[in-house]
Amino acid sequence: MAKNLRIKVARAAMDMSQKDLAEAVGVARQTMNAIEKGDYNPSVKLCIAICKALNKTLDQLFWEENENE
Amino acid sequence: MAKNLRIKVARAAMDMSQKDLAEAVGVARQTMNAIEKGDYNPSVKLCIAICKALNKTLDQLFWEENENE
DNA sequence: AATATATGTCAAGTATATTTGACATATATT
DNA sequence: AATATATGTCAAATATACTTGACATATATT
Repeated sequence: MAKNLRIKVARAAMDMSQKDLAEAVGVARQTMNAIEKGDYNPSVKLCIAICKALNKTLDQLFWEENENE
Repeated sequence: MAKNLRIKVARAAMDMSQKDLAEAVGVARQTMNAIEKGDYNPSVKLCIAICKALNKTLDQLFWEENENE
């Protein structure tokens, strides 16, 4: 899994820390950290919660248009 | 989790059985069955694989616009 | 110097997604 | 009647998402 910079950016736009976002979506702070870092694969349910907290959609935060690497 | 009828429809449009789709995305047939049935929560990675196999995006297959229930 | 916030990371435990194998039903085909 | 495909479901095992607690660093504040 690749690093998810889009979450970090969207979070910055909402002025939320990883801890803030984690609490908003109901997971541990380490879980948000690992997701942004790309350590593992969140469930769709969690992705949807993150999207709603950040006012984005799944495609905007989690769709991969470029895996040309 | 609610029943995901959109996957079933998209699958029908591609003329694929649950088994066909499961093989295309690399999971067991029971896993696809459970996802369509809404029994549990797939990982984003799996969702993305399903989307690509069905020529759809995450928003089209997994975004929930209506949870007014 | 001390305190607080934000982030990164590790290790051990728990919850749950996913697998495998099996059995069941319905429909279509031979 | 027999065979094949598509789907639904169950139970036990395995992989991994996620939690909890802890420690570390960097930056800003008092």
